[in-house]
Amino acid sequence: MGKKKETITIYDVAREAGVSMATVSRVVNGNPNVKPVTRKKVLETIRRLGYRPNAVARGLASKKTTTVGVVIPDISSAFYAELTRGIEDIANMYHYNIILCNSDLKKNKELQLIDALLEKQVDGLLFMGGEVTEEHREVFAGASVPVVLAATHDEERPYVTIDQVKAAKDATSILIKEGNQRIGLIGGPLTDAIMGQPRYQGYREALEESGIGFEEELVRLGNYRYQSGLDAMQELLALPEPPTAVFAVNDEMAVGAIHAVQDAGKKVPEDVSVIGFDNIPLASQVRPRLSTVAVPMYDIGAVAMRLLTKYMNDETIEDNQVVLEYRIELADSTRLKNEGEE
Amino acid sequence: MGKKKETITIYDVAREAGVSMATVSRVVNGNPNVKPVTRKKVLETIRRLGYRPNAVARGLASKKTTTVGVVIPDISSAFYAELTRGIEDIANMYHYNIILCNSDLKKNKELQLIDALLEKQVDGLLFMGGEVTEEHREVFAGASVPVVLAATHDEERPYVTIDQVKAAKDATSILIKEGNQRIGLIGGPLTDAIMGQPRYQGYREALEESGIGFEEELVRLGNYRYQSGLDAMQELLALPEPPTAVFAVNDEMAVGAIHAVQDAGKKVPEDVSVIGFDNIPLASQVRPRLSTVAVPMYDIGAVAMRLLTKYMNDETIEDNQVVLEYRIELADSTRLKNEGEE
DNA sequence: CTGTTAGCGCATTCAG
DNA sequence: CTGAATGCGCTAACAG
Repeated sequence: MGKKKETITIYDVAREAGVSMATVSRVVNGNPNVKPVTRKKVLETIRRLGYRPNAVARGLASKKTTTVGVVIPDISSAFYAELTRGIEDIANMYHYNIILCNSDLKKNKELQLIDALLEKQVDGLLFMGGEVTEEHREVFAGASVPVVLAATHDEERPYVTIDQVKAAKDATSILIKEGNQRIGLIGGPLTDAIMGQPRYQGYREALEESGIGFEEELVRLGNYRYQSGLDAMQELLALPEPPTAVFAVNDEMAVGAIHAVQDAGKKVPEDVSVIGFDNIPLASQVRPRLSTVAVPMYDIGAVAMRLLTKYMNDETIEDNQVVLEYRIELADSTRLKNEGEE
Repeated sequence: MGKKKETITIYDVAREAGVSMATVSRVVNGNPNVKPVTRKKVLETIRRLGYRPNAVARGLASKKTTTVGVVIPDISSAFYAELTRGIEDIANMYHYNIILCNSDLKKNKELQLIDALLEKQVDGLLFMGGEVTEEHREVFAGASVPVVLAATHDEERPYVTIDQVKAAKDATSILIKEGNQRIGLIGGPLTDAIMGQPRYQGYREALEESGIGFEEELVRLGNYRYQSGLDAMQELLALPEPPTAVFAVNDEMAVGAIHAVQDAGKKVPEDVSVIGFDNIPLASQVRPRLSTVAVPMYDIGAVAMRLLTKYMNDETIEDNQVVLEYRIELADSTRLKNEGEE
């Protein structure tokens, strides 16, 4: 494996076919300015020699690599995996490949990855991640290729995302409409400007505007993982006056919360309603099925990638900061059903 | 966004620093044969000019791209997402980037993707997918770079995987040890030579060797998804003499099966034991927690990538066909506990 | 320790 | 419609 066949180049094809490199280049690139007869002849010797164009050489000569860089927090997360699928499908459709990098939300790693991607001369960059800091802005501004943010937001850049605050507010409102007076929050880190902060804010605004009011004691912060949701719920249940409903800012924690309730011998949604966020497959693979904010993960990726292709092809862009719609998906972990649509 | 700064090259740096291109190239590549003083001088003007090496040009000149191609069925599947994370982590550790492509298990798409990846001059290829056909073998053999299979198997190629048949047999044996006489199978397509077929075979062998015997009527085939597992289980429960235990060949279907049992008013594992396969996060995020075959997904990816780096660096390779160990993870969907370890 | 010289394989003017 | 010439930005001998 890995034998070094003598590499056969465009020059070899030209010689064998009795034409010039330029002509071979033309047929390879589908340039119409080639007489059908010679095209056929070239195509035939290409096949005969088993010629395979070298995209690196082409990239150097044409200054286009038909490759885009994708920086993502963690591909093993259901949320980002689905988003990435949307990206890759559209990329593939437009004949781009994606170089995928996991950042684990670490700023320095993000910065370093972006740099490496730019060195590789990607034609564009799709960035998903934590906060866009001043340093990010500098790197983006210094890039000579377009950068689009997905599931992230920064006024200086094109982006595709949803209205996190509003969605969190809507989710909380469902619980309010159910008549709950004590509504808990299982949040993410408030230092997380992308999800943690805005979803917390939406929760808080909903409670304050409803007159129920915000209570610090009903708030627990987790790390978005199942176990942390379970732990948080246990704490909330141990309160002198436990909540009768809980908004968990992502589905994994919400499911953890459901199980904590069940472990305590209580029922969801009869004793405690639970609503999640994201609508990853897990949401519909547990019992009771989880009510949640359905984020169009695939579409965020797909639309972001499509936007990026527009930049790369210098198409005219009508809207470069896209806020996608979400739905509130009411299943069996809340008492309210079939309403409260977006 | 996308302004074209005048690109600054190694030549500019050389001129500004008063040295030759070669020297600049040396410091950029960490070649020790440079006097510290000149190194410092070069480094300084690199910073001053904001020089960024062009990896495409480097790739053309050096015939190395430090990029590997990864062909995967579907990144949005929990199984492959985790596997990919293992790949990317090791790739990153060895300073490689990965170009990720989804094949949806379609042979023609796989072949086409492999070809595109080779055009891009990847230094190696990691292939995950369905069956390795004769056509695959030809393409792999024609590649001038190493190819490693992950979670797939073909005697002609290096690979990293687990023993699917044995694992399926072990899983089934658990159910036999529990004393079940009627043990159902929720399998994958038998045309799937990678998972569907061997897991079916393991199930069958276990039953036949135990003396219980194989019964066609206890077998249902799904498509690895939750709903198909649920449907399959409903059919099994409708049998005149329904099974008291079921082996589902992946976790999603197993969870679907659990819910079908519960929907029928029966309990898991009291009325029906269920064991799954893979051990994706879902397995421990449902109640009862799913007993399952714990496949080291991350490790398969990581080891495969490491093996690939060995090929790419011409390291000596002791073992190029690696069969990783799995565990049987007994949780709450089976009656047997804490035993049956690998 | 440093500079010179050739390409790497291809796209792209510019002629014809 | 086709060919010749040039260079993309860099690495890699080879000298010195």
